[in-house]
Amino acid sequence: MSRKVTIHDIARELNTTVSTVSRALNDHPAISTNTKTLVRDMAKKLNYSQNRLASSLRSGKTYNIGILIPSAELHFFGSVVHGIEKVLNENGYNILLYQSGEQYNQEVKGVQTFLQSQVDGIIASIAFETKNFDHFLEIKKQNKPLVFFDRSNSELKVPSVTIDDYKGGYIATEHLIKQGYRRIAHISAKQRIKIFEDRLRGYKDALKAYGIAVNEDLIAYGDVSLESGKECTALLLSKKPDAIFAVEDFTALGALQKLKESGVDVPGKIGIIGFANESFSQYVTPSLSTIEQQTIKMGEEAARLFLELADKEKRYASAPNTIVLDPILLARESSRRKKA
Amino acid sequence: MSRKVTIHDIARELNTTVSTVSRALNDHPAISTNTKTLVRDMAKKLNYSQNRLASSLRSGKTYNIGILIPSAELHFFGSVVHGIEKVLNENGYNILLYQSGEQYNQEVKGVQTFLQSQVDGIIASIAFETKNFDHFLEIKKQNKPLVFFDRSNSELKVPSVTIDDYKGGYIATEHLIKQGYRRIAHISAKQRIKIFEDRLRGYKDALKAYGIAVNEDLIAYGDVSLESGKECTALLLSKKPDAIFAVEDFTALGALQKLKESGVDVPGKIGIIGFANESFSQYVTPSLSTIEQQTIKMGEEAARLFLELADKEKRYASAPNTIVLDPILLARESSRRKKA
DNA sequence: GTGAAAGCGCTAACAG
DNA sequence: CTGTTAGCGCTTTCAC
Repeated sequence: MSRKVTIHDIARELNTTVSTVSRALNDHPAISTNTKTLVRDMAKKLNYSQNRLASSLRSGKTYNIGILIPSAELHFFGSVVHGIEKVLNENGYNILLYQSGEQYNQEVKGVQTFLQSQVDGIIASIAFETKNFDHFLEIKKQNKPLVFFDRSNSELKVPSVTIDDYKGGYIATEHLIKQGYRRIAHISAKQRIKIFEDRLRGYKDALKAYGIAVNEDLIAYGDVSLESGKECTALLLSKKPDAIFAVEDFTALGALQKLKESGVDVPGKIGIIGFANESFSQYVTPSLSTIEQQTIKMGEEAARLFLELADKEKRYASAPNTIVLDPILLARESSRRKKA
Repeated sequence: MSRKVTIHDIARELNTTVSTVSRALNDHPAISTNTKTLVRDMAKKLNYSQNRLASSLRSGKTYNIGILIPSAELHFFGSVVHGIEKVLNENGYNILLYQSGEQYNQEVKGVQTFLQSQVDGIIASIAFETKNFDHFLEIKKQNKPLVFFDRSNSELKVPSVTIDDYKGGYIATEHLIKQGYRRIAHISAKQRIKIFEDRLRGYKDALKAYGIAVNEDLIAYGDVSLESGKECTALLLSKKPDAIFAVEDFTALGALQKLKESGVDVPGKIGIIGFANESFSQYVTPSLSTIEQQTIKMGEEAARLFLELADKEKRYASAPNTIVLDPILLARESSRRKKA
């Protein structure tokens, strides 16, 4: 194996010094165009490739940024990562990826690894399990850009991009009301997670706003899964709901399947709406009404927040910039009531 | 901002030298247990965090490996990345992620970035657009581990993990035959991509194996999308097929929707099977029979191939280790013919 | 078992 | 416009 070619080699060939070569390669203004072309041609000729480790070690900038997600297996996160990478890449940054698997310990390890790798910033979505936030505070302490997406924590005063889950719950419920449904049930989540609680609040407030009393009997608490959707629906059936707003699409799908098994007409007898617009939602029968979360946009906005933060000197001095994306109602067949 | 604490700080506090500290931190055998605890305690006390750039620059190992995929937006790749990251992370490696967006130029840029970042290896899935493979050869030339998954190129003689698309096409078709279907159509892809061609070959061979003549009229060429599935199905309908094997699930879904619109009973009149087991496939009505590709396992195997390669001295001397995963038939409702 | 010293490949004052 | 010099923070011979 031939030794790696460095700027020293280029300098030697050209009878100049490494500083000139370095500057030429970095398009420094104080270098003559002639020297630049000379250096670049020689670099190409020698098949030179910069060692970013050395460059970063010296300059203090890596142009790497860490992305911490619960799991790449979930389409939601893959989609957000896609959006982030696209924007960041256009701005010369590269991505280090770490999965927490929803585990606190893994999340901490991820942050430490990123910090040791001297990333220029971190974009993260907090694991369900996480109750202690010292690892995130450490990032702030090092004055490195930190941005949260989807799962944030307002006490940390960190920029974030989330969607308005409250509004999502509200418009989902409102849509059902406008379709003429009145006994609207909600399948929520047992876990005390902010996004689920917000959707629940939105549900309740929409009912109130339209003069419908909130009936706790019509609220079931599942564990965010298709199976749980089926079980909760079975329980709810005795309460005679005429519509179900499920906390997310898998739960909604479970509800849909249970109703079909029970011979209940959807949306004629009971309407259904979910949340998240999973990839299957538009393809099931009847197609599932749901709330779109704008995942790619979320990623793009998170990346922009990062870039903004990276430019600022006093990063965490003022109140953090928090972007709240609007949820979008996708009214499909499962909640479209036939004209009475 | 307080200056970063380095091993010099630890050495000074302990009245020793950086070499001792470095060795202690790296659990070098020639350091007394006593010194090790002393050093570690001090490191903790000073809130020391290793600078991996410096370590890597000196040692020549980064423990970073580059993953190059077409797009994180596609669930297939997110899932494979999940499998890769899990295994690699357990072995002390971290992941740099790059998306080619199916574009040759981006792919080349990704490889260059990885190389500049001095990654310890690269795991990649080739972009559709790529016809020139010099960037991959450069990785081999630098004697760095390179592993392909799903989309490989046998001429490059690089270890890979793929699934047996030929066999997938074969068992899908065989399944339809065993269900009693005889005029089995196939919706293939216009693009001359190996995986699609393999599925087509499998289809043809299965027919022949069961004494059914291949009828080119029953083969349509679409562009791998739901819409295309609908169009091709509309065309095929005049040829009176009694079953359709679609090149992948979106196409199969298009076929399914078209048939439902046309009032054709599935699977009674026409059976359908797809390929890929997309997340929606089990949830559509009727549930879609398909071929499972074992995505997470693919990622795990790719990671293992990498680890294996990383251990070898003469990496590309012998024939590359190519793992071919078995496709798994998922016989669901869309191809289950009622007993005649 | 520990220390001294060199240097990985690059950037960035400071000079000139 | 170009050269000299001094490191970035760490690992790793080679001594002792």
